[in-house]
Amino acid sequence: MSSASPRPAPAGTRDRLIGAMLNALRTRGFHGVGLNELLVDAQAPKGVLYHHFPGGKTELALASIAVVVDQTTRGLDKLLRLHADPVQALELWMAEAEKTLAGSGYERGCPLATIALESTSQDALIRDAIAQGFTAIRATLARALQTRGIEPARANSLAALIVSAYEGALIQARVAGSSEPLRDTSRTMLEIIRVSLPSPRT
Amino acid sequence: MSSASPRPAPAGTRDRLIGAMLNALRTRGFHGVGLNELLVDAQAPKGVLYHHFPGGKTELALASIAVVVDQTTRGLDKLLRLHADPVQALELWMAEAEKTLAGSGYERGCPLATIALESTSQDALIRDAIAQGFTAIRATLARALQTRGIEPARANSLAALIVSAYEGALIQARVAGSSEPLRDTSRTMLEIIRVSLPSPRT
Amino acid sequence: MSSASPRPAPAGTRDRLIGAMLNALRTRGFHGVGLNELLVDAQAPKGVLYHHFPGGKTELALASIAVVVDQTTRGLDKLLRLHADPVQALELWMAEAEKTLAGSGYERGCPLATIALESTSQDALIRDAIAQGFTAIRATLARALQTRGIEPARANSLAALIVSAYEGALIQARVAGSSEPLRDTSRTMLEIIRVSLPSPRT
Amino acid sequence: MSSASPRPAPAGTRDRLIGAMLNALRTRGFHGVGLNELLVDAQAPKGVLYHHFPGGKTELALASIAVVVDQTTRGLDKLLRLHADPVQALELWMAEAEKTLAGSGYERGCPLATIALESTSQDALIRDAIAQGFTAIRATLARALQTRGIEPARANSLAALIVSAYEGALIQARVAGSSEPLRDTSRTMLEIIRVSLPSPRT
DNA sequence: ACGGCCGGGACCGCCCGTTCTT
DNA sequence: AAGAACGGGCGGTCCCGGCCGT
Repeated sequence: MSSASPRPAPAGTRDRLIGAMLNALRTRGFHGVGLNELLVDAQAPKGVLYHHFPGGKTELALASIAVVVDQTTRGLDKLLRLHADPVQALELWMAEAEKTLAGSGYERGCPLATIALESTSQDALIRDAIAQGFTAIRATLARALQTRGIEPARANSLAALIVSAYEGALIQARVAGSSEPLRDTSRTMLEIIRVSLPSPRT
Repeated sequence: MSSASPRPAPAGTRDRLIGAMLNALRTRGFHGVGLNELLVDAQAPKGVLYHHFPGGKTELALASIAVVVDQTTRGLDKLLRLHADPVQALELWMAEAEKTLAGSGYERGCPLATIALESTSQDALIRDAIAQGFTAIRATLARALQTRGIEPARANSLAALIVSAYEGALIQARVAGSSEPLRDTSRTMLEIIRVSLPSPRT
Repeated sequence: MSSASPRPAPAGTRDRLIGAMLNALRTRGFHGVGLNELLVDAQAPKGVLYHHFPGGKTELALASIAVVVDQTTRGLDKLLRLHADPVQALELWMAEAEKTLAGSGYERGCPLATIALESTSQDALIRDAIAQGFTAIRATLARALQTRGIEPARANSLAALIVSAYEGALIQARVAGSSEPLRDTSRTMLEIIRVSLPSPRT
Repeated sequence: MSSASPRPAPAGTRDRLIGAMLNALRTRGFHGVGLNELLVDAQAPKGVLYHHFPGGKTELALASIAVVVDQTTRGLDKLLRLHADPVQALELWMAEAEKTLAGSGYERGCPLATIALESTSQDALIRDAIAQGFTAIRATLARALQTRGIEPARANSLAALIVSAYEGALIQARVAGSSEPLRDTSRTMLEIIRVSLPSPRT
């Protein structure tokens, strides 16, 4: 699935910086990480950051948000295309998140949620980027649900619930150092979503 | 006790510090706020912080977490006692959160979630405090659901889902600057929870 | 006077910082000196600067300007009081400046001129401080000239010329590494000022 | 020479860089301006600066000093040739400086004075260039005065005074945001110089 | 109990100069 | 000869914590 090693790519410096920022956002948050730390992680000197991201830390965060939103919507799309049953696709999605979280010693959560909670209305650029990101993810989910015969308004509401449960469950599991809250949330939500779906019969 | 003292309210200093920290956690996060800012906000001199909280910023955060967990569980308990229908109680609870969030210009979210996402496994004290806080809130919900005839395991799972949806919805609403994701989440979750409950009267 | 203090340093930290800034302004200019350099020179840690001068480097410069203006006007006043002939007093004043400059290897010029030329209209606080400083010095000179029977308007103009010649001569002497331009300027100016004064009335 | 070349004015790049540096020296000083700023101002890419000026910022400053000294001596020469009365020529010279200063909102002063005050004895190249510049300007003035029958030694001294008054007056006018100190200096100096000159014709 | 002051460390931003590819 | 990327180092600001004096 995911390729070989944790740091295989001699990918461009720019990408390494984004990777380091994403890792930071997942684990410590925007304000909790220093640029020096980031640069050591990305094996990049200081000047190069300012070259690729003239806006500094904030612009790097914006680029990182764009990347993770893209990854998430693509991943969801793929799962939903591969599985006729949307509930099954979502089950796999949540299981994947659990695997990532647990595999990192309950450190790597969702970067969007972290920066969302640290941002202020003054950080307009960041706020907008995250808001659009969540909107895009909800839209991806809603589109898939509509395909299965759910009416648009309800599909949107279900999408909001799914994203909420996903983010909230990650928070609880992270601090608990246990997958239980995440699994409980996932199972219960999907179970009661299933009964509210139109029967998949032809 | 509070007899004749030179300053009008010396006893409130500790509480004002906690209030300022909670406000900070709700809006900018633990690392996003400086101690000086906090002290100005609480109108307290520097020395007094280390008098009340020898552990510094961290200890103040711990005390703040304890306060907010206490407030939350008490609030939930009260609502669940006042309303025979737990779904109705939860509806009011979510509506209250929405009111607080919207009333503050979508700035004041949940302090627990924010510090949870900023903390690392190294911040053991904070992690434990938040983990216990979430556990206490889930327990409060589960207890109430059991009272309504739901079996323990399912009550626990439902509690996890409720907390997840609550936290996740607050995140989305905050960055969207709109109550819609919060209301969508709340309505949809409660709707499908209701059908999964045993009928209140035979 | 000042009682026994825990730190042996005779001058307060604040004063040492101002002294270091003045030395920097005299020799390298505002932008040419780093704060670290300043702090080493003043034997002060970094935090203490921000304590005494919350406005940072700029506020320290402002305080330094105030000090040097005060010193200059006091020095001029004293010389002009001690000598009945104002030209003689000015001669001593210029000689003193030459001595300071030459004694420092032609490094220590006038801090006011340096920061004046480096400041922009955006640095309103600094500009105002220097402008007021020059005005005060001109006023000191003009007052003394009026006392000797020169009419106010001419006294003001002469004061402007004296200050101009003083500053311009220091610049030339500094880069020349020689007192010649300074002495030439001083001698010629005072010579022709003398003939334009009313006869000191034998 | 400037035959068919791909870019419209490739030869002007060097001059634009010098112009940008001169503007910077006039307004903010050598250390107050960044290279990037300069390059944006001159609409030149980074590499071209080190092509034309391998010595970097310092060499660019040296070239700029040479240009401005050349302009100044030529301008003075021209004025002194056009006017039989040297005092009248100097009056026009000072009036021109006033016009430039006032016309720029009291921002554009003399680049020589600015970099002179920022330079240290370590900046030998710059110091020498400025020293030679001032010497050249004084020589231009002294030569003209000798032509009018003033003996060499006195001509040199008067030249030093004129340059001093010019530079010092510009400083005061700049920070005052007013031409008054400049006009006062100019008028008073020329007035008393005139009486000390030999009468042009008996 | 309070608060002025101290102490450096680390923050992010930006610097100037060079190298390497187009 | 144009310019993108690199390379660290220093810029000023502000941090959190604690030590003494009141």
